[in-house]
Amino acid sequence: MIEKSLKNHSQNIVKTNEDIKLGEFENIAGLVIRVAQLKAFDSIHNTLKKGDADGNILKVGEFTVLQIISENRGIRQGTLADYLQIKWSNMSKLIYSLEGRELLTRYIPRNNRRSVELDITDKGLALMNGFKPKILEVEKQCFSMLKDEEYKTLTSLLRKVADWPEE
Amino acid sequence: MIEKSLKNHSQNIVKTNEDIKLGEFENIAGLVIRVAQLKAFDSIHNTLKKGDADGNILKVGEFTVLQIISENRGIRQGTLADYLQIKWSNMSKLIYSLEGRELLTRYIPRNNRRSVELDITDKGLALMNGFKPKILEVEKQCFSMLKDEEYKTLTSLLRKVADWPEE
DNA sequence: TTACAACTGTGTAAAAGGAAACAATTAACT
DNA sequence: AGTTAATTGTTTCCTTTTACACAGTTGTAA
Repeated sequence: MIEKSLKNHSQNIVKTNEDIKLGEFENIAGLVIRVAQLKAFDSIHNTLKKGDADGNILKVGEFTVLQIISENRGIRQGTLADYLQIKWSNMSKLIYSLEGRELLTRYIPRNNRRSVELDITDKGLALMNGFKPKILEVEKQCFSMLKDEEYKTLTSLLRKVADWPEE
Repeated sequence: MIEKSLKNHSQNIVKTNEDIKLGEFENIAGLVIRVAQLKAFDSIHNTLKKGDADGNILKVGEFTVLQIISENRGIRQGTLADYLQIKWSNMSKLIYSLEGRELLTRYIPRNNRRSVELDITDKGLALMNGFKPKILEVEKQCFSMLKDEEYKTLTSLLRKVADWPEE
């Protein structure tokens, strides 16, 4: 009785997609990019929502923000929002929550007191790093149907669409 | 005075993305696919929310559903939900709304009265077709930074991720 | 027949997201 | 200096989306 019944969850059963016609949208990236993204994020979301060993929880957006801050100490809030295509108003709320949990700090620099510079705390770093291997693992699974070369190509093309310069 | 001030909307101004480090996530598709999708859908969303000449409105999901039904007359509700990675419960509400606006019909076949087969109405077809050229136009713009060949490659790879068989 | 699985619907609460007004600071211009 | 404009982030309100638990109906198979 440990295993929960899958009753009423037939939608979760993996089945091969039927032959569905898309007409003029057969080769339209705008549609398929949405579905591909939902599919990938569903796995990542499921992984994150379980929390870590201590029951701490990080949402996908929160993990992402912390990860980027850890690589870009002092990044401005608005810059981060623009980069991730998040509205400033929503980024404010996200940052407020993370600050309240002492996962990051906000610093207002003297040379521009309108802006807010973000830095991750040790606590935030530890939490984020705890999830990192799991995320990387799930990521691998999500795109396991692609060959290494295809995966690299996909990432590269998506970076262009997202307007993220190649390193 | 006709032109509205852009004050407080600096986040809408297109600017080149700064050099942001992603660390181990530099080449991780899971992150960039999200941002790329948001970027593309923002344009599509802006186009659709203006409505057509008569002020009729179609949301992105609604357009998509109508478009696919038009190409797959009689498709089942659950099949459509699975294909688009939408929960059945939410698809119910979406379909309910479209039915109320007489854009599609629900038909319960005699041989399986649990299922619901969908068909688009003339009204739905007309509305959807009215938006179609706009969508295709915006789509073109969204991915205009890609060469034709790159675009085809991207679509093909995304179809694999979404588990949509190639035609 | 009985039990279980498949398919869809409902209702509700939570989360996410957008719009717009607002405030504070800085830059730009006359 | 004084006015205006642009930048940066916050707050509030509202809509949309999503998840989840549950119910109802029909099909299937023991």
